[in-house]
Amino acid sequence: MTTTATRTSPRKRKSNGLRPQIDADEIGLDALVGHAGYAVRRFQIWIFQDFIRTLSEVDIRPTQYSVLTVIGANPGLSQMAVAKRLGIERARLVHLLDSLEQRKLVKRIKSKADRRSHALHLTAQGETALAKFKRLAAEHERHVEDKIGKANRERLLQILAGFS
Amino acid sequence: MTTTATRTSPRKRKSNGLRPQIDADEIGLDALVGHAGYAVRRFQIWIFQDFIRTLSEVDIRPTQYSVLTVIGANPGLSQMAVAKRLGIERARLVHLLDSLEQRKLVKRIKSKADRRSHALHLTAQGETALAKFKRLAAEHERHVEDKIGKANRERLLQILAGFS
DNA sequence: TATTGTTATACTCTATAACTATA
DNA sequence: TATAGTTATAGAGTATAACAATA
Repeated sequence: MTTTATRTSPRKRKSNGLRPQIDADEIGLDALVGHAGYAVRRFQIWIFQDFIRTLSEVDIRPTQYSVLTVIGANPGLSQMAVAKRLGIERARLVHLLDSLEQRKLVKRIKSKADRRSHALHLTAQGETALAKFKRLAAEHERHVEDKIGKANRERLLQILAGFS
Repeated sequence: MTTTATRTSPRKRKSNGLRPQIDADEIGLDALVGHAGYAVRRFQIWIFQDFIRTLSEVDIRPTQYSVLTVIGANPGLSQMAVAKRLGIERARLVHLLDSLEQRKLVKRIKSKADRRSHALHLTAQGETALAKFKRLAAEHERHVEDKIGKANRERLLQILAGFS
């Protein structure tokens, strides 16, 4: 156990005199490098930031996009069904839908079969909007390709297919 | 545009009579399937939950582990340096360190070179504790291997190496 | 003037619990 | 009694802004 670390340290140009004053790129991550979770978290943050930036003109965030997409592909679903499918808390989905309903993208229709539940549908406006969101999301996806490479992106999707 | 979706739908045993009442596994994800971000997010949630569960006996969460690991490998770092390296807001790091300092794992030492900044060190107790955390984190990492396979985990680390 | 650590505020997200109206 | 949707609360986590001490 030494007191000064940074294993490979090239000991760069020092600004003042004594003590570390290490630049960010000189700092070793140690055990973190071997953890899939760390890399995955950093990557996920990058992806979400790019998604938000790419869809900023339409003000749609990843979770909102996932809700719209699932409702679009499965009209008539209940809130519980959407929440379960996407791993969102049903309490949280209420607020997400409030916002999407205010924006006239989604409507809640009282189910006749079970009067406790709502059947979720896109509005006509929601359908056309979603088509645009999908085009922008595809653009975001190309940014991912540019970042890690086309082949790597596909390998990644294969490896993680079980988690969708 | 049909009103009932779920493309491949095997049309399972229905409970009552009319309308969807679709099971979670019958719900199609549509465009989401092609998005790396969606798979990565779901995987990251799974990883963090397993990490938290595996380290629950020592009550250490992923971010706390990353802070301890970086300080352990680079004693004397300032808070700014740690925050930058890990991509944590410096305001947030303050609270993280407050908690780790209360638990006697970390100490802040006033720097003589720059009296604005604190040099961060593990306590003796922090050193031994971190060794245990690392053993548990390695156990968690084996859970990841069990989940996606040893080769896939390594491929993943290679693909995402640039994000550490 | 700029930077370090700090405090504070706001908004997102997760995790619960409890309430209501139905079933 | 159980479930769907709702409301409310508490804790992480992210994003800012502002302040004091120091550079």
